[in-house]
Amino acid sequence: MSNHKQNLYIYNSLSGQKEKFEPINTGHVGMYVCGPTLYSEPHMGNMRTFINFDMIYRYLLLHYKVKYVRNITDAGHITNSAGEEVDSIGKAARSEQLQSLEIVYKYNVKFQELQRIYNLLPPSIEPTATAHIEEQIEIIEKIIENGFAYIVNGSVYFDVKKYSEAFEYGTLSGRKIEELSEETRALNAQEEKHFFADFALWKKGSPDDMQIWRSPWGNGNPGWHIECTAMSTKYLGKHFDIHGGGMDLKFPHHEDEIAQNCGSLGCNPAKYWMHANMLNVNGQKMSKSLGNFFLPKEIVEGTTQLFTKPYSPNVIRFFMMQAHYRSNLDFTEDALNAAEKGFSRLTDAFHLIEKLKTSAQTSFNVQELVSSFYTAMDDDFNAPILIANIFEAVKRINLINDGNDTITQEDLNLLATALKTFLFDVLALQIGTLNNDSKLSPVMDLVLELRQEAREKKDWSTSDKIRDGLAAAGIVVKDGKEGTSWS
RNA sequence: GGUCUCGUGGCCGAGCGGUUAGGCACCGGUCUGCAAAACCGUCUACUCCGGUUCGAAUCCGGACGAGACCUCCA
Repeated sequence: MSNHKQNLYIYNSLSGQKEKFEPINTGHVGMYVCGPTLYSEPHMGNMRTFINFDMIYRYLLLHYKVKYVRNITDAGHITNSAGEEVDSIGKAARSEQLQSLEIVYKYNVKFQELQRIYNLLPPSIEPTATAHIEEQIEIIEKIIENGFAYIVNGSVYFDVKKYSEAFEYGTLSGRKIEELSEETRALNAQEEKHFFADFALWKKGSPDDMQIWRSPWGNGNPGWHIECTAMSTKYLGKHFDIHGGGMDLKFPHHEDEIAQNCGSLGCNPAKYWMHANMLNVNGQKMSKSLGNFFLPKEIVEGTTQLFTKPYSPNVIRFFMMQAHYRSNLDFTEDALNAAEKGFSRLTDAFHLIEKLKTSAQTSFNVQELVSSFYTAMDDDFNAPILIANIFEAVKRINLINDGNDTITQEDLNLLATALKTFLFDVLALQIGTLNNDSKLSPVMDLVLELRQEAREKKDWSTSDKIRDGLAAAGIVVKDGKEGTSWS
């Protein structure tokens, strides 16, 4: 852990302000983030949220012992646009002609693979909804006991009106129940509800349900929101430090989680609520319903129509980190290309570090530069500022290399360590070694030697032929002061 | 219709009352057989109209424009 003095401020969605971060238990942080629903392969927008919380997790890890819980939704009924309760996983299972469990397994394998590709740290625990039916039932029972839920025909609904007599509903999303539009309701299954804003805690099973569980109210399925309450309580307690998720989960999901937690355990589950912003493509939120999404694997493999070439996961991650987690980010080819070049400049400078000559004195303030990395991140995880400051270090490294700045061995160590910490441990960028394609390397050495011989004989047509031929094969020849390299 | 967020230079994107954000591109230079690459330097913007202030991209009001949520989505 870092000995940097922690002075972290976090934007709390609950208050709409940056607040000083003070963990409930000194030195420890409990964080819960809403994970994916495994009815399809996570798209790039999903990944942005997980990547952002991975960055947040990683920075917290520098200073605290962190328990990071991210659930996997493999069951649960949600309410669709027609006001019907729908089992999204069951629906996917039917359309793919698989069992629910097969669907969940299939997409979980893909999700785990994506986490590897994008270098996400595994959470401390990744609990699934289906493994916590008991706990969900217990929470529902408590809510009923407290008088905030009612049973209708084998289903259980949360009673928002009763609840708002004791607690305030809508504190997170800033919504007031009177203001919630009523027009779309009073349809189909809605008839069972006393009030349009009520939501299902338990839904009575139907004969075509693929997954079904026993409960005190008969066989059925849990509602969508209750799993998070059950699992966060089980692993982090009834009140923990950080609850995160995508902006779009704020309402109704997180709002209802708060209601469930208050309704059963008497308190808001989290001290700090954090919401990551959406990913835009062509100015619009990337989402399944709009069909303008691409898969995290497609962009890495270059198989999406939206982009003309593939981008490495590092470049994608670097690109994402250049925008603040609470801002929208528009994916465009130009922006991605700019990020790719910037990342390569960063990489080049990083490789220069070990070749740098040290001096008796340092010509700039290394301590200040290093602490600027922490200051940036302490301000609500401002990764774009961190990167800007890292580029200040890049410039210094290049200036030292050119002999226009000097650095002592001690300061160089300090800078190198800090860069490694932030580049590798926080931003999770993987910077490999140069020209590490061992098979190609000897071949390239030979080719470049031949070209060098031609150049010495001033046989420009041969040397240019080699250079152009390599360029056509996607290999760039770089003539530098200390010889020729390639990439 | 309701709630909310946002409008920054060619592009992406920070900042949120006074100081150069940063990256990419452009331009100039160093290097080079010529290029490319690399490095250095330069470029100085905040939708519009009012107001507050010694001072506003930053605060307040209005207009226009964009987006999110209100129904599943990270």
